[in-house]
Amino acid sequence: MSSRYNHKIVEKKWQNFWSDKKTFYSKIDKSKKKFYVLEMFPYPSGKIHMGHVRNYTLGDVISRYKIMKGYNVLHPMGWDAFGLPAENAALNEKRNPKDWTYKNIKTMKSQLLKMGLSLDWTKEVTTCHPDYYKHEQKFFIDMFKSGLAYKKEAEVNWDPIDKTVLANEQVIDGRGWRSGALVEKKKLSQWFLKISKYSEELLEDLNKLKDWPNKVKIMQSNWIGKSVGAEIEFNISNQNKKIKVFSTRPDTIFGATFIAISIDHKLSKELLIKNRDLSVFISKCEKQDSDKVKIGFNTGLQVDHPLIKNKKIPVFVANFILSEYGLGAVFGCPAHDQRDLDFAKQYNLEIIPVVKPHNFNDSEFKVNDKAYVEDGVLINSEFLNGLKIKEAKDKIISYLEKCKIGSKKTNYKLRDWGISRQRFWGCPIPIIYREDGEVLTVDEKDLPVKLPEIENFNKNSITLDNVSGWKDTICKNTGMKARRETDTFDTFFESSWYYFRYCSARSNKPFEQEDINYWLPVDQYIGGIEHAILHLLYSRFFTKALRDLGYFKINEPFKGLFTQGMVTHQTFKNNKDEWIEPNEVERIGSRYIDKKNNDVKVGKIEKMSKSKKNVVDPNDIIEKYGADTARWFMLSDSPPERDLEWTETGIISSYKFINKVWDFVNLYNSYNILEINKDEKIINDLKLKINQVADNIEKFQFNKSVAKIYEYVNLLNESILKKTLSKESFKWSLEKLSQILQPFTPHLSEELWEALGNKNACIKETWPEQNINELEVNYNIAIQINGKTRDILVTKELFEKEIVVELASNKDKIKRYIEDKKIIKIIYVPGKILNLVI
RNA sequence: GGGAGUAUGGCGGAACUGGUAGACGCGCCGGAUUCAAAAUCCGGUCACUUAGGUGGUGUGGGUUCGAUUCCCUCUACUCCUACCA
Repeated sequence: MSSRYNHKIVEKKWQNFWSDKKTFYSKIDKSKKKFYVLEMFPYPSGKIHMGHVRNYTLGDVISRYKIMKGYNVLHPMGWDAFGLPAENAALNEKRNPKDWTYKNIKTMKSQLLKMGLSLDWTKEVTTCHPDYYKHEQKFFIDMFKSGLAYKKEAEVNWDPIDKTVLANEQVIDGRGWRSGALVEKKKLSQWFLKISKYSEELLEDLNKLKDWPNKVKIMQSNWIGKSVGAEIEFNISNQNKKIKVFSTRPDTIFGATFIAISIDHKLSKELLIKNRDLSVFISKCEKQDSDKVKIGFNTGLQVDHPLIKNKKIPVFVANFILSEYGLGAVFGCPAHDQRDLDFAKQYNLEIIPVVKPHNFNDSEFKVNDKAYVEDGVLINSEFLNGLKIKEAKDKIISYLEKCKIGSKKTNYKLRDWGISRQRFWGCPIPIIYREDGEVLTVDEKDLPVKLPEIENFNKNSITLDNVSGWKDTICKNTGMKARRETDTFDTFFESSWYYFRYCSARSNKPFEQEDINYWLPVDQYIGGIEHAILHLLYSRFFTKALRDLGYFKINEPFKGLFTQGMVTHQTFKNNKDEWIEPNEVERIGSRYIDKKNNDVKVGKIEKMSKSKKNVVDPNDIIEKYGADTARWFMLSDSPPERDLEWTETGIISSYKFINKVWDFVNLYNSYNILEINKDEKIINDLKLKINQVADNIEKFQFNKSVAKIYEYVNLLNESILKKTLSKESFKWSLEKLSQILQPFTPHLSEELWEALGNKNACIKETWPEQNINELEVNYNIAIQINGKTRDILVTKELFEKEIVVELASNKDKIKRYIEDKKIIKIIYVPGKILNLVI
């Protein structure tokens, strides 16, 4: 046996072992409890980065731990393979995005294999493969037929030089990323999914997600943005027309002093025809969209206040009214809404307070620069006067309903999901437009609609639309000419159902009932917080939509969610204010210098990014120190949900730890203490640590598990130095160490396990849970005088109060404090503290 | 503007339900080993101190026998979101 630990040989050996023995291949086994652990699948951008390493290490700890706890674990991996970078690379390198993508997948897969992850690669899924995307084309057809998918006009970013639609990330400071042209807004007919139909369910079911971070649930809840209010009709004076508005504050209706409608409200469009000034105003609004200055256009129209006789209020078209929310029209109550107040002051509109704070007299209360939005009492509001806001709301709504001029109404911010992308490297939308104007879905037997295989990418943009010949087709039923839809799906479409596909990855059907019923939902999903809203909300929606289309009966896809922190690193700048890489920086004392001996500015600790040049390549780290070292470092110190700062000293100390553990083998081989009489205490203490490691894994606090393993190792080391451990117990301790290390540093674990003479793999062992009732626990009772700890009493049992007081009083130190003083009060918390108040 | 969160040694972080603040790791200091260095090993490491103690968890207050933990005030930072009526 080699006495030195060679991570390259050892890690390769066990990776081959797991692969040869198919250790992590999963099959349905109804005799076991299942556990589905999943990390968010990667986009194959080229090579893995530290964020991936952290993500997959966290998942692997859970996976291996659950395996050892006897669960039947599913832990798959795949590729989110459609997307813009492949198109960019295609243009830059003049090659097919498919080749580029598959090349990256190959590279990244080999890197993942080197991490020693417990993945089931037989379930690998690649979303750009027709065998994957044909199923989502079918989903889309079902959605179309059931009315969940529909077409409507929507704005896109248009590059007038490259004559292409740009994704948001291709617009930099309002200009096209390649051409530099000013980007224009253009309206196109595009596909949408009716996620808004599920607003209430998506909101309501958040309550069921007990194992999700609160933060994420709050973010989704805000995004869905439910608000309850009323719709109210205003008659336009002297006309037989109405304007309907939505308000969450119908209680302030008596303070309404104007009506504001959006620039593309139906009424605005009507007025526009005859009013040139209005059209000038509207085009002005369209240009300065991000501007927060509120401007309005007085239409000259007035409406009758529905509750105050003979009161007329003006109608404005205003830039701050959203056309997509509510009814695109509001009544303005300047006294109780800051936006309305800003607007009213600018156009000299009336400000009538209708709610006053509780501690004011009616006549004293005035609104000046700040709208009053707190709770209070209604004033100037006829029959609402004296009521609190909540009461006034209820009363006014029932009044409006009685008079048939309004009704209670719930609104949601959540808007339908626009899934059309005018791109090339995405899943084609299976629709054809026949020459007579009919919109038809592609026949199921003709799926998949495959992407064209083209080699020539010498243009400035690639989209399906400009691939010659691809879109021309015929309607098979009629023989009429037809044109294919050239939009592709948003790539969130693929990631909305991949976790279902994993469990039936090679099936001809999208998934098998039996697999879904057994494996879903995902028990533990792990990924970055950046997906808190879109990906996770779309996936939840997709699950509910597929359920309603009859695919299965699952309501929620992810039972448990964990959002990990980022991997960060120190940044550096040289004397020309350029970012420089950490490996070009040297530290001498408190000074940092570059290779030319110039001073280097130490910047903030930031997320690793190429632009700031503070990236550490996992490949280099694994090569140099090994996967176990990288994994151990990822798990040490930083709690998984917080940011982790990558440091050179940190990785080195992890490396030292790996080697230190291995050195125990050498120590063991030359160890010759045979007597076992001094063992009991140390074994007892080690057993306590083993359980603490598991407790912390269960709580997702791996940094604390790591600390407990250090304590285990320190205890072991100490007793070996003191020779209080027998050889037999030494062996036992190392075997247990192998087992508790398995989730964290699996290669080291197996190597150590084997070196101790074991034939079967350590991953096949049961987690060494200790029966806590058989373990001896020492109680350290803090003896306090007036709440200050003065001494520690160590006992082996939980004694009665009287006994502890007696034991404590006999201690010299305590005696000195008590002396002749009288003990007024005794507080005893069994096993923890004894407080004597004198 | 709205929402969420964080604050503990030189650093990352522990501290259960209100019960010994600083576990564990890094760094630093001292020592052993070595021709020497690296590596390794051992010991120390919150501050002050009259060596008995005293102070100490962003600020100021409160509740309590006892507060990093609960309540109120203020400050700083981070993230999300943004004219959502």
